[in-house]
Amino acid sequence: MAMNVRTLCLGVLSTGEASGYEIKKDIEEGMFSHFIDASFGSIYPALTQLASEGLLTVREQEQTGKPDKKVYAITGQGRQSLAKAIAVVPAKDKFKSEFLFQMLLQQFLTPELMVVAMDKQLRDLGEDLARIAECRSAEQPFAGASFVSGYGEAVLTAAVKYLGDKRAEMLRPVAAQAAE
Amino acid sequence: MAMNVRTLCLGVLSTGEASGYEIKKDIEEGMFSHFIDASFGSIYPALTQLASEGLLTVREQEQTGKPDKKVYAITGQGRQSLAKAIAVVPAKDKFKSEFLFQMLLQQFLTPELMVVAMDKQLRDLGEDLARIAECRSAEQPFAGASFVSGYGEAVLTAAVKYLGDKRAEMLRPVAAQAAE
DNA sequence: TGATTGTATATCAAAGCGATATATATCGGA
DNA sequence: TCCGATATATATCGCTTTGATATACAATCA
Repeated sequence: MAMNVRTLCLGVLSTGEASGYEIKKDIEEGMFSHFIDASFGSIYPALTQLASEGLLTVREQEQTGKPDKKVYAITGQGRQSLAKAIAVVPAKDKFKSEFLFQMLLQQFLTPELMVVAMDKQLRDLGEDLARIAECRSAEQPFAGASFVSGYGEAVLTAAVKYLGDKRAEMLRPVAAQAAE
Repeated sequence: MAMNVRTLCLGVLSTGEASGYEIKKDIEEGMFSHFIDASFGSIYPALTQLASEGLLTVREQEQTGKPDKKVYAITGQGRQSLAKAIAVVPAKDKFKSEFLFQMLLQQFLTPELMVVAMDKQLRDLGEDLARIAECRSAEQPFAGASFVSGYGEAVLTAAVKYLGDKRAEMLRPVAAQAAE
């Protein structure tokens, strides 16, 4: 699939117009945040390019109390392009974890740092779960929102459970030792 | 954490010498495959750079029946550098999924393509689980191998269960309709 | 008044991916 | 026997993307 920032922008704009800044926020806080990333450095050039190709329209909008913004809207051609881009067998998921890298090479770590890393990971997982819950309670314009939320919750909950158990396991002998 | 290809190469080489080609295979098939990626295009330059900085040593090795190879080994300075690089609070996990992108935008997809995508995803998850099982049965030089394997299994198993259930849910009405 | 935060766009060096090129050797099939 | 496929091995390069930085305006708060 041509799953690049271009396709991502078309996907976000498929439910309504938005500026580059708003698209970034959507990707960070909304449904897309659970399985995708994109920075301003790729979003702004993508929007300019898509507009020049007729897949988007631009409209300069003045605002009071805020800087002006460029509002982008998807065109019929843009919808076609989006449909074509996602109508393929998806590529394999990509997962990158510094946390697991650390855990694998724990021989280079102090026990204290391991606990710090595990706590950080548990916090991150908790925040992700909270974000999904928030998305669930908000109105969702996407047909597959419930499916994606459920998938994320299943995976994150399993990770939290595993990590929580391991953390307790790791700290139990320490507590017993301290109680002597 | 300076978790780039440089650090990754140092990590792989921390348990023994290897060539660039072997490092790639390690990353693809071994423990690291569950949470990291790296291509030749980044590995070879990284190794050259690390060797020029004294973090690795190189040795040209002739082989019969195979092309010659450059065998890299970590130095004391390299070990120090690795320890320093991982002794920080890890960055947040990154997860990228074309599959979930498709599922979210299912309004642009045919039901047939959705089933194809789900089957592909289930196959991918199954392959990942099989790879972990393989790593488990092999001798592991890393202290945290069992922890990482367990984490991966917990997460992947949860994903398989969720997806399997959803797939059945989706196909049940179709089967009932066909039986009429 | 100055610092911080939020909204908004833009640019750029550095990192990394994915594809391609090159070379050697084995092995199975036509 | 020759051809194609596969495996081992290194290297390079265009393209995408990240992450940092710059710029600018308004609000808010100390």
